[in-house]
Amino acid sequence: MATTTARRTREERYDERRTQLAESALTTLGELGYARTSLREIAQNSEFTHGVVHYYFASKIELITFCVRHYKAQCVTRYDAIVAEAATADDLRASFAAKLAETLLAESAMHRLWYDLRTQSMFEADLRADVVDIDRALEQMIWRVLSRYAELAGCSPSLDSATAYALLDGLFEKALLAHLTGAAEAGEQLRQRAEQLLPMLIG
Amino acid sequence: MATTTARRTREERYDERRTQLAESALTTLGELGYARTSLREIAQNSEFTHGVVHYYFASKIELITFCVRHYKAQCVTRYDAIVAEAATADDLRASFAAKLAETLLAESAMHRLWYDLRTQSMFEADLRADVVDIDRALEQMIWRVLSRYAELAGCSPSLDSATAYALLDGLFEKALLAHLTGAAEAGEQLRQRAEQLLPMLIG
DNA sequence: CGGATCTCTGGACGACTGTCAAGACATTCT
DNA sequence: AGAATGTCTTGACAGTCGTCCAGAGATCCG
Repeated sequence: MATTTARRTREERYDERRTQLAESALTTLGELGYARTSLREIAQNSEFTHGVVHYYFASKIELITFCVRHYKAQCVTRYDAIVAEAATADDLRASFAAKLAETLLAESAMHRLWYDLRTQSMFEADLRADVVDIDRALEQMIWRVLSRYAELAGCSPSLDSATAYALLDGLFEKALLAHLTGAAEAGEQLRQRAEQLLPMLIG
Repeated sequence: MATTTARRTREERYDERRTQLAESALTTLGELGYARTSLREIAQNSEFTHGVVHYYFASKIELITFCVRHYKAQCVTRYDAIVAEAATADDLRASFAAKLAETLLAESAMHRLWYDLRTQSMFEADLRADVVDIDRALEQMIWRVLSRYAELAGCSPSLDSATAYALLDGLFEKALLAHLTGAAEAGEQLRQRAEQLLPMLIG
């Protein structure tokens, strides 16, 4: 039907605009952080004016939430190809550690935004549900890596998924801070430490 | 001399007021977080008016910096008594893990403020120097625990201090988020996980 | 075509921010 | 005592913020 097609196009354009705005907002958020990012700044770094934000999103918190969910989808599958392709335990360990270091350097703005949002959720209850949701997805992502790694090594993880994720996340956050402080060796150090840690998590 | 005495009293009162204001600010910061805390809010939660803040501190960032440094002094020696008193490795491990869980629950507001400031320093260069300074002090604090633990166990740490601190910090941050999300078991879980982790860090 | 609907603009609003300064009050010194 | 200095209050400032709205364009439909 013509009307259906037209309406679908409408809705599609509407959704497109939303994600377009969200991606624009994500880069701004990655640069300035959650607290210092204003809707006007987001609009200025996009091709729209500040008024249009409230046409596509009811409030700032809805925009942020949408952004965070959009960002989540990209993150969660980051290591799935590595898990699928690795032939040996050492292979998986090396490529995982390398990928970890790579994303640290290549997407540091997005990562610090994630840490920002997670920390803000400690103060702002509105953010908590989304943050916990993403955190759980990240934990499962790490768990897929670790359990496959243990499988390839012929044993099983020696820690639960929450603990394993917390340990690796601690390494990553520290490396990110070092990288942003200007430490050129942060990526390589993270790679080495991740390689060092992984064998300790199985047995 | 009278003048010396008087002036010393002046300076003392001046410093007293500064720390008084800083402690008042710290509780407000712990409740609202770095970004949402305004000078007027700080003043309102103290016995002063908002103008007096600029009498004792040149700017907001100077107040925050002073607060953070003041807070640091309390943190860094938290486990020193435990290190000094523990007779066996298992003793040290148990009391350290217990203390970790205790401070998680008792001072969660201060801890989330620390994570807030550390994350903000990823965006705001002004904070970076202080944050890195405190982070190093915390790392050394953990290192004192771990090296003594290894000594009592008759071996030595199997990781460098930065890595060991990053791992424990990862555990702690995750536990804090869980605790603030309402998980009643967060403290006990942290204790168990810390006890589980410590033996893996020596060998 | 003309009317209806969607999309977007630009300005306005009230609230809040850090900073500052003029003056009131208190304390100290000569 | 009075002068000088230290301490604090109050109000104002210029700016930014999220939100809202009247209306201009654009697009679609009959």
